[in-house]
Amino acid sequence: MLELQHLEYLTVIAEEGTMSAAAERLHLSQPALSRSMQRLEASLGLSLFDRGKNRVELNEAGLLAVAHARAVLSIASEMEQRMEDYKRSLTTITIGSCAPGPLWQLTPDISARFPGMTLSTYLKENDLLDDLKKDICQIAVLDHPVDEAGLICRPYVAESLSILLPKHHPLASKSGLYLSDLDGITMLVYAHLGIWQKLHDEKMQQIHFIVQHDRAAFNDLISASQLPCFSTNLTIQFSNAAENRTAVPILDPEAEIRFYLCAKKKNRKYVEA
Amino acid sequence: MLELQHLEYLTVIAEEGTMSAAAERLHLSQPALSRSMQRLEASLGLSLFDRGKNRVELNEAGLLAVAHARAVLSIASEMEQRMEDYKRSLTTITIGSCAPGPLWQLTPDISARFPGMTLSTYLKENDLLDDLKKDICQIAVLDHPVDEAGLICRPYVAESLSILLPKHHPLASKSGLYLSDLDGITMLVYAHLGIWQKLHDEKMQQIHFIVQHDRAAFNDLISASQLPCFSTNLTIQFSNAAENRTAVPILDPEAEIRFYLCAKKKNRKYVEA
DNA sequence: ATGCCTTACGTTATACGTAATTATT
DNA sequence: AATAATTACGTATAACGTAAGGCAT
Repeated sequence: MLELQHLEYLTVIAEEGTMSAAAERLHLSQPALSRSMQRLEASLGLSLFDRGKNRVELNEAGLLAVAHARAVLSIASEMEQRMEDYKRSLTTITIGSCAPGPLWQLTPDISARFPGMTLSTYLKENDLLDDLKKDICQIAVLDHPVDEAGLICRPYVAESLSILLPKHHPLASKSGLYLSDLDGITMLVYAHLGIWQKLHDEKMQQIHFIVQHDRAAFNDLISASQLPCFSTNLTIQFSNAAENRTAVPILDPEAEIRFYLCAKKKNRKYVEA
Repeated sequence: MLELQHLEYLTVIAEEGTMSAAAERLHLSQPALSRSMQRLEASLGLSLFDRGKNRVELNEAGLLAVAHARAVLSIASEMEQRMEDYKRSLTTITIGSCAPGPLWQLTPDISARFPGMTLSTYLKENDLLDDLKKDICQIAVLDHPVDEAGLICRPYVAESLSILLPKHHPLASKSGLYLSDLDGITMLVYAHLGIWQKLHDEKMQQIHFIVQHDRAAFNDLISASQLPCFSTNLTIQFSNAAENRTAVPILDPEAEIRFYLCAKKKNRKYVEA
C-alpha cells in the first residue's frame, strides 16, 4: 500500500532537485531517502526516476506521481488540520467576529460562564460560517441572521454609531447628523473596524481619516487632541474617550448594525442567552 | 505522520460497526487492528472511540476522522489508478472510439505499425478526452475536431450510411433515400453503434428495429433473411452481408460522420498518417 | 458459554543511520 | 578533491499473529 511518508519525500525531491538536498531538508540521511524511493517505486511497479550513476531526475511517471502526491498530501494535511481544530475546540472557545464591538460584552460573558475553557477571539469579515463548520471557531458573530441545518443562530446586540465632537464644534449642538453632513472634516479612527470598514469605504469617502493601528497611540491622540472620532453604544461603556466631547448620533440607517450569534447546534450552550 | 493503512482500517471499522468484523474483512487479527487504532489515536492526539469494556463506538472525533479519511483514501486510490493506467500505456495502446467503424481500419493499422505493443479498444460516446488525459486511452476517435493544449488531432475517415435492401424491394432501385422514406419498415440492426445510436434515437423512431446483441446471431440473421439492414462505406469492406442486397445511400446530412483521431502530443506518432 | 476488546509476548519486516562503494564533475 | 547516489550492515521501531485476560450479554 502507498505510504504518505513516501509521497512527502517524493514531493520534496521534486522541489529540491536532488536527493541530497531533499534528505537534508527532511532531516534524513541520503541512503534512507534513496531506499524509500526505491520502495515507493516497487509499490507502484513503476520507476519514477531516470537514474544516472550520480544523479537522479524525475521521469514522466515521476512527474505524474508528484502531481498526484501533492493532491493526496494536501487532503491529508487538511484532515490533520481539521482534527487539530477539533481537538482545540475541546479546551478553548474561539469566537470569530465580524466587528470588535460585540466582543467587548461577549468575551467576559463567555469567560464567566465557561470558566474551565480558554477563550480566543479574532476579527474577520467573511467566511465565518466556514470557520464555524470547520471548528476553527465555535461562535461566529455575524451582521446577519443565518438559517442553516446544524447551526443555531440568535440575535445579539445592535451597535449604533455616534460621532464624538468637541463641545464647541458647530455641529455639536445637533441632536443627530448624517454622514453627508460631515463633508470635509478630519477624524481620528482606530484601524480594526471589521464590518464597519465597509461603511467607511462606501459612505465616508469625503471624510479625512487619521488612521491609528496602535491602540495606545490612538487613545493618546484622543486625549491629547480635540479631533472628532466615532463612538458607539458599545464603546461608550468601555472607553473614556468621551470626556471632552459630545456624542451626536449618526442618523444614516447603515450606522446601526444588528449582530447575531451563531454556533453549531452541539455548541448551542455557547449562544443561548 | 498519518498512515493510509490506519485510515483504511478506520473506515472499515466505521462500515462494519465492530473491530472484530472489520478485522475479519481486512484479513487481520482483532488485536492487530485494535493496536493500529491506538496508534492512529496517538498520532492524532485524540481518542476516536468511546470505549466500553467490550465494545467500541466512534465518538464525534472518530466520525469526523472517518469522513476525512474517506476523502484522503479516495484521492490516494485515484493516484494509484492513474499510475496503473500510465503503466499500462507503456505496453499497450488503448483506443477509445465513439463508433465501431473507424476501428475496423485503425486497429490493424496501429497493430502493424507498433508490433511490440498490445492493442486494446473500447466503445464510448462521451468523455473520451478525459480518458485521453488520464492515460486510460492513448488514441481517441471522436466525431468532432479538438483544439486543446497538449493534444493533437487530425481528421480521419468519414463514414456514410447506406441501407441494404433486397434486390426486389420497391425502394431498391432508388439512387438515394431519406430516412423519412423508410417509415414503417422493419430492419435488422447490430447493437453496439456508438455515436450512431444518437441518429437512431432522434431520426429513426418510425423504423421498427430488430436489435441483435450477439455478432454471430446478427450475421446468421442477415444471411438467412431478406430483412433490410444498414451498411456504411466502412462496413462494406469487412462484411459479406451485401450479397443478396442492394446498397442505397442515405441522403440525410446526419448520415455521414467525419471522424477525428486525437492523442496526447507525446503520443503524436500514434495519430500521424 | 459466547462475543468483543485489550494486553502481553515473540517473530518478522521495514526504516533508519553509519560506513563503504562507485561514478561524475 | 568534492559531490551525489547506491549498497551493505547493524539497530530500533512497528506490524503481525498467537495466547491470555476482562467484561458484557
